[in-house]
Amino acid sequence: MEKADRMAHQDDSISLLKQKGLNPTPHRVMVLGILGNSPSPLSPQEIFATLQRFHPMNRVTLYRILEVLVAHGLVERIQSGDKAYRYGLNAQSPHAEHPHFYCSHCGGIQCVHAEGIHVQVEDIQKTFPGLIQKMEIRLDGICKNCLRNHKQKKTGNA
Amino acid sequence: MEKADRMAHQDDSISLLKQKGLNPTPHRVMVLGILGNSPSPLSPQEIFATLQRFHPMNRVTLYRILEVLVAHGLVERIQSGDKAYRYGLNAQSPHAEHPHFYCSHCGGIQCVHAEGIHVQVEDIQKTFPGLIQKMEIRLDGICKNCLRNHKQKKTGNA
DNA sequence: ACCTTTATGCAATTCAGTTGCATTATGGTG
DNA sequence: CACCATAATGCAACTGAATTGCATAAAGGT
Ligand SMILES: [Mn+2]
Ligand SMILES: [Mn+2]
Ligand SMILES: [Zn+2]
Ligand SMILES: [Zn+2]
Repeated sequence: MEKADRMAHQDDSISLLKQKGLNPTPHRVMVLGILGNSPSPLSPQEIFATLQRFHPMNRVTLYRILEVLVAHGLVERIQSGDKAYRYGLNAQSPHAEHPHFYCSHCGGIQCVHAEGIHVQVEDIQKTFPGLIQKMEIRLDGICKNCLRNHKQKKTGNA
Repeated sequence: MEKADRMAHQDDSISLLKQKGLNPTPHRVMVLGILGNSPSPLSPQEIFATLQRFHPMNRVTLYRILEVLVAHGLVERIQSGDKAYRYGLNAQSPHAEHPHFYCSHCGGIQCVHAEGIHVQVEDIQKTFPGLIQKMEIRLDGICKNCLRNHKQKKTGNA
């Protein structure tokens, strides 16, 4: 991401934060900007690495910012196939939920927008005695890139 | 679980292990027995606590046993809403997959067998460029018990 | 300016899980 | 049985992600 692009999105992040009554500190704006600019959810590590390039920040501060963003519904935290959470901009509209694909080879995450998934949480709620607040669907496997690399190795290509 | 009950299921565990060509060691039999006797997936901590009562075992050994059971398809490892995995007997029949409910208050896990969920992984696979090997659906919320306890507190009951 | 609240930094800690290596069982062979 | 190879277990140390406690700095209101 170029600096100009980041600047272009900066105002969006600021107004998002203000909407939620959150102080739009430079750190928060940066984190929100990085998430808003990514096509797929990111791990704290990935966010931290990006930050280091142009806006160094303490590790703990990042965790705390993510925490507050999630608490205020700006950011969604999902679980991947490994031990690190992934964070992405929250799709505002309810029911815009979608599955995420986790590549067990490279650890990458991808959003999956597909037909073939119809989950009526309301129907489940009718018979389930607890209170359902959220749903997560995760697909595990090998991503396109890793599949290709694997094939290359087999056929002896460098 | 009473000792007699455990004995009753011991043979099942042994034959399961043998079917997979695994040495039915006492430790493995115990772990498989505990999982087979639980209505819902358990965390390594929970399994370990149960083990301690009548069959002490090193922590690492438990992890390694779970690993080998998962690798051979006897046990399923799922992710919960927290940072510990949960392990349960694998439902042999394909497509017997079902969602799991995670209570964010007590950390308990429940299997959810419900209509209202129709996920055609095959359909997704048609358009998704990677290889999909597994799917996990998790519902997060507050379980029946925690809801009740919460209400009791509000109404001032001891 | 003064004080209170909020945000950030830093060090230490927790927690689940993993790794390396020593030790103990198990199993097969002659 | 003695011998050796392999598999299983135990123990200690380590890792990686996240959290906690407390100190410092910034922001905001009066
Ligand atoms: Mn997504
Ligand atoms: Mn289940
Ligand atoms: Zn991959
Ligand atoms: Zn609960």
